Amino acid sequence: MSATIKDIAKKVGVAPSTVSRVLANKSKYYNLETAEKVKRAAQELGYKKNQAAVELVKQHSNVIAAVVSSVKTNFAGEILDGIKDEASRHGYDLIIVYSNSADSKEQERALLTVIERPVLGVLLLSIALSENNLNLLKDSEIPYCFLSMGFDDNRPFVSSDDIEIGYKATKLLIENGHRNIGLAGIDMYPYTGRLRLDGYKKALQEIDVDPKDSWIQSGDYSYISGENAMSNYGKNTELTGIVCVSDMVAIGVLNQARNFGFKVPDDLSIVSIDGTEMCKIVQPQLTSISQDFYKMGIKGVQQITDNIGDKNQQFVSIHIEERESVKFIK
Amino acid sequence: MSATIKDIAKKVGVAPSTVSRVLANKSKYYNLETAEKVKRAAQELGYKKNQAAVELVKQHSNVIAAVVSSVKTNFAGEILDGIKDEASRHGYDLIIVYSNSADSKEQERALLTVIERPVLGVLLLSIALSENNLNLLKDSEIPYCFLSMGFDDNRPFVSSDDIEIGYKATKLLIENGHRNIGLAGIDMYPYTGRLRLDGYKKALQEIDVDPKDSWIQSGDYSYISGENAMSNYGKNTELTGIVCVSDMVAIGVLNQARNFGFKVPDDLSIVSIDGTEMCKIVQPQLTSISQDFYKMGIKGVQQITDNIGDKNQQFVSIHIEERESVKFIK
DNA sequence: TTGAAAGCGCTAACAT
DNA sequence: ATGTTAGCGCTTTCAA
Repeated sequence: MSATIKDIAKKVGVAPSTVSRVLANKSKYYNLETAEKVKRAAQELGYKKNQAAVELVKQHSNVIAAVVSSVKTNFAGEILDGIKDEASRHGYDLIIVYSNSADSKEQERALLTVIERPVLGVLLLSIALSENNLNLLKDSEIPYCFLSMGFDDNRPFVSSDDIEIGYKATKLLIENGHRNIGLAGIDMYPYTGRLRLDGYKKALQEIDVDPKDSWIQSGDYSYISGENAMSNYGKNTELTGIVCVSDMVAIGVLNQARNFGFKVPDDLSIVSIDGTEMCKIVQPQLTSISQDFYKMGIKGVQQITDNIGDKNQQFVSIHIEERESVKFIK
Repeated sequence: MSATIKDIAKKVGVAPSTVSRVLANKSKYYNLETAEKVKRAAQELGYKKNQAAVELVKQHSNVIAAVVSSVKTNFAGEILDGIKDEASRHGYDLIIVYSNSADSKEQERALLTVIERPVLGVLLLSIALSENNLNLLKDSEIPYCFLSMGFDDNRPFVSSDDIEIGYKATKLLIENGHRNIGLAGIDMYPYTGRLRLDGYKKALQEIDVDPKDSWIQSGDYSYISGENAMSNYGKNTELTGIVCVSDMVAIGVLNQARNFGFKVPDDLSIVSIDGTEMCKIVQPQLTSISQDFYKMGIKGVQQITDNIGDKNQQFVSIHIEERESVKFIK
């Protein structure tokens, strides 16, 4: 075992409490000479704080926990960057646990590995928590916040306004002359999906078009969902534009469209939702409704940290990035 | 504060140690009736283990720590999946910390947040540790292992054989009739890059071609490195095939080549290194030398876990995946 | 400015 | 099968 505070105390000839004060930098409470000696001794002995001991006595730590889903969400990185930056600005550490959204047992393990320690708070990155696991989290009395996911109950979250996303994406196509517009990859269970669908319908309603059922293809935000959606539309589709619920879905649609012999955007326009780097590495580059994932991370740590109290359901703004996948028609 | 073992003990009317035994499932050492009562009480009180206390007394935990670099390595997910699966097979938990490879101060924070707790071991996912931080890790006496990165000293690692990667990638092009072959995106500092370069040169040497300096374009495994490399080759390049050191580099090369008016693979062949999903979502799909990242994760936890002792530098096998970006010429 | 002492929640001998 | 006790490494009163 490595050196403890006692070893240092013995070596220097002071009490453990003095060492503790020095190492915790409680200046005013020690003089510089002893401090020097203590620090040197710590150095020499290769002292390393035992956080388990610290947390046990303090009953809290300065670590923030992030729970991410193991499904390949390519925006998780941006959120994490935001969390990390804001956390380190306040001197908090960040630990991440990895959970398969689908498996509630695995989800519980992930959750427990963080809430069994006195973490400052937990941030959930587009994780659909099971009923039980949500209760587990609530009962722990640790502050938490969902990121990139909204809810209709009173759970704290920071996300984009998904109605607005659906609306703006569709509207963008409409403004470019499109009327037969599909919605690809939406998943109906989470609130997010339903909201985007609402936005989509609202925009279409404004120009008096009533979307056929076949225009709305469900999926799970994955590449393959995109391919499937486009396959279902078929090579003779009446659609001239498609709203895709994620960048990966958009790429799936793009490739399958290409397999059908479509040229994008000449034969078919695509607008993607998310706006990650992926949009820029495909050809044509994808026009997108971009979310500010980085800021979600920042606001997330503020929320579990500041105890702002009431304003615990926040939206971050979205913006349109016009690239090359939308064409003006007619 | 939430309920402790003592609260349960009091409620049930037994000693704390009994509660501990029941909750730790040390069967044989308690009878079923008390066990029942204890468990029910724990349930009712919403008891949650305090891991800080457990770790303090046990001086070890069952958590494995993974350090990942915040640069967008798209294969980290696959390694993590391997780690997670193997870890949970043994009942270990996994926590991940996020570190910017470039900033040694940030790297230290990340490292400290895990080695200040009694973790089982730490896995470093393509992290170039600074001298100091490596010593920090060594001094902690916690088992560690580098993943997806080899070294010429005695550090434990599991990675692919990078000479073989460079060699096979180049050889594949040679077998398809190419002689003027570039190497794009290599970074010379880490051992990995030099090794791949060696493999590349070796393959070329076998057919008596001496690569010009301009054929070898350095970079940092990123998309932009790929674009730059191709820009430097120019639209009148003599190259007919290019080995790219990562999928992202390959995509950068692909897009820039397309900007020059090249058709891939008709005018230019590309072989990528890594073989992540990225290879399949671009058109044409990229032929790759694929690494078995998932297995690296598995072997990594075995290594820090088994104390296999000697065999602490392991390779996992690579394989060629022929897709659509290489054309037979002449 | 420093020391002594208590205690955080838990486990692991050792008794019984 | 269960209780008693000591102690993990640290922080924090309280006294000096």
